[in-house]
Amino acid sequence: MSSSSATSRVAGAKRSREISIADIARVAGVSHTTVSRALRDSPLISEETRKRIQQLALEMGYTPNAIAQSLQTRRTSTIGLAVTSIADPFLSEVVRGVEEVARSAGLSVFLSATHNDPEQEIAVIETFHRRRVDGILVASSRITGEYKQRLDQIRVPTVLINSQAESQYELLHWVAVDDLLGARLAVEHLLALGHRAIGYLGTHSRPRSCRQRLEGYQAALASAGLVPREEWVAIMAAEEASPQEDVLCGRRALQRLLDAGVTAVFCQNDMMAIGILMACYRRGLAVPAELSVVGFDDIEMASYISPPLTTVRQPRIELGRLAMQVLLDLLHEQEGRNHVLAPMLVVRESTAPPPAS
Amino acid sequence: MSSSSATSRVAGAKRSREISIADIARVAGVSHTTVSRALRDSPLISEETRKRIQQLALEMGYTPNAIAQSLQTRRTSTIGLAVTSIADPFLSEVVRGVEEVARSAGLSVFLSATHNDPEQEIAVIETFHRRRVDGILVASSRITGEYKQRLDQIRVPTVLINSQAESQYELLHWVAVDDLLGARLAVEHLLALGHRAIGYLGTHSRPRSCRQRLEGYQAALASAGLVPREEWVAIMAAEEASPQEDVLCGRRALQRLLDAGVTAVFCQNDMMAIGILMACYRRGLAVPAELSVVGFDDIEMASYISPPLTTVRQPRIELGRLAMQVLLDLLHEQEGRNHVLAPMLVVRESTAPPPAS
DNA sequence: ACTGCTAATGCACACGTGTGCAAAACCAAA
DNA sequence: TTTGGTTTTGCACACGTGTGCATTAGCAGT
Repeated sequence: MSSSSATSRVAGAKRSREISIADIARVAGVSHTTVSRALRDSPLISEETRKRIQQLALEMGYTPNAIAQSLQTRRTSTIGLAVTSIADPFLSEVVRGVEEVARSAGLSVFLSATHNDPEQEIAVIETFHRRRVDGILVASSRITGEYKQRLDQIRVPTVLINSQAESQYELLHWVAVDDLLGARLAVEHLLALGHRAIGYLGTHSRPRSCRQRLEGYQAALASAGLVPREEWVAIMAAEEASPQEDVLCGRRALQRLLDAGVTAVFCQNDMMAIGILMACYRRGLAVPAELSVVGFDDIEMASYISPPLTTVRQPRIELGRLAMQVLLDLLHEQEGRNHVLAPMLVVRESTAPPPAS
Repeated sequence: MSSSSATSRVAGAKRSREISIADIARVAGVSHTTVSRALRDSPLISEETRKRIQQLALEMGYTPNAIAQSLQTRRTSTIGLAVTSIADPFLSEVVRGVEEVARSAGLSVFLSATHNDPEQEIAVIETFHRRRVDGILVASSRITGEYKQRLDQIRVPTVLINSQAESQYELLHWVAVDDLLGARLAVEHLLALGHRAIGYLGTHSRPRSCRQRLEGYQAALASAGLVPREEWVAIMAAEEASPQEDVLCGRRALQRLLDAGVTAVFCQNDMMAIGILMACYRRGLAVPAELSVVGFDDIEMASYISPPLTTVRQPRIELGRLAMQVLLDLLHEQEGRNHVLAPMLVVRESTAPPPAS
């Protein structure tokens, strides 16, 4: 990529100090105390001086220093949000929900990526703590029990969203989607269409939802009196939990699943399903005529591709909003409630009865 | 959506004060000054005490208070990033690039959405300023000339990414893709395929890139000795600049463009192109056999849909990285360089020669 | 022991804001 | 005018950290 460039003028004079309440006080001929109170609409200040000071502050272009306020009040009105991947169609909706609620509550959001690496996750949380955020949200956390003790030590209200850690810990709060139910819905849909040889495609990059969805898959088959053959289940090795990686896993897994003789595949997420679809397209396999595919998440893309993907919808924005709401409760010293959200089956065009054969 | 919930134990005892360097000083029997210096590896401190203090800090679980440091040093090591939409496949890649570079430079990122609303954009920037961020990045800014003066007054280094504001302002820095060139590449590709009646589909929600890409479109046609008919150009009314909105615009625009008799459409972005593709699918119009479609941006989705979309690639992550890099330069008192990045044509399967008719 | 020098430490203030408490100003009633 | 009460204001400290400057400790040389 070529890049032309143009030099612009050097940044102006050395940045002069911002004006403070002390400056306003000097001009108004009062103490900084009075200014502070006037700006905060304290009843201790007479109507007249308050008006005068507020007007003056406006004219002088005063912007309160949130840093100084934070130091004094010991509240930063700030939260930290850690996600495994920022450019992820699922997580970015969660982020959106969080930011929406946070902002309307007057909180600013620090965003940081962990790349699905526990060490980076810890580093990010430590940075949040150093900045004295009022609360922390972690999406797809891979936090270990031992670090949870540290989290307990620093005593920052924390809410996990769809945690991927296996160990539970009563001190942490969480919001999650019912993976087991979601998987059952998907598999029961395939069963109802007449499929009997149904495959499951998962990824090690998100171990907990992988396991739970697998259990839901097994439970649904068991309810129908079926026992899944071992080769119907493909769990792919993966690290970074990125969309690209998931698509790749999907593409690579198709052959193995076809060899196992399945007529339908339930995927741990939509991106893996899209990988399957792409691989089908390459080898000229018709979906859903020759193979049915079900995803999980219901990202926007699922309805735009062809065939539009049958999938299990997670309430993505709601997940973010709710997690932030729980955090707000915690910040207001209320007890936190953990939530399990119900997913929902969205039938589109990637599923059909199995081929007659 | 149903939601079951479980009450978890109330948050522990009232949050006790965090330990400070004063606490460490008390335990170590030295002044807080010595502790501060020891932790900062000041040469004024003897090797022995430094080791002792650092060890002690570790044992006591000390985490420096970034707020207090910021107040003292007048640097927060923090930047603000304002985007029109968080859950946007193009912008989320930009955000990713920004966060990546910021984090490796030890800066934390405040993320906020403006919903393509100038007033919200200003509110977000004022909040950033209140928090005394060291710098500000704005993607797809719609900032007006009058507010730029305010930006000048508060003197926070600012870099715009693909600014949508028409008024230039020499004090602001920016990074952008060459819209004109991108449009030319797209249209020249269609011309080379033999198309003569080529439509342009734009949106008012991003006025500047709309205009520039339109100009590129016109220039390319002009070079081929063609003059676009007025009805070949469809500029849709839109407000929020969200992906959903763009898709809708695309779906709604198809009929009009077909009536105008075009054999190919160049779209202002990929989501609009996807809207066109969906509308084609609904009415059974074959792409690219009966209509060629070119997008702009090259979001991930473009390669996953069918037919895979021919489009103009913007270096999305690079745009974010570079903007952050420019901001870093400004923070280090170096002069900022503005950058124009070159886009690149990516030919996939949504374009073909026009039908023989 | 004294001097002079260097290394190590601490005092005191600064950053900008919020607030308890004392002081001042004001006002009404006696 | 004095008293008592209310309203309004300001002093002084706190929040946690960094740093200039003075001070002290340590040490070698005479």
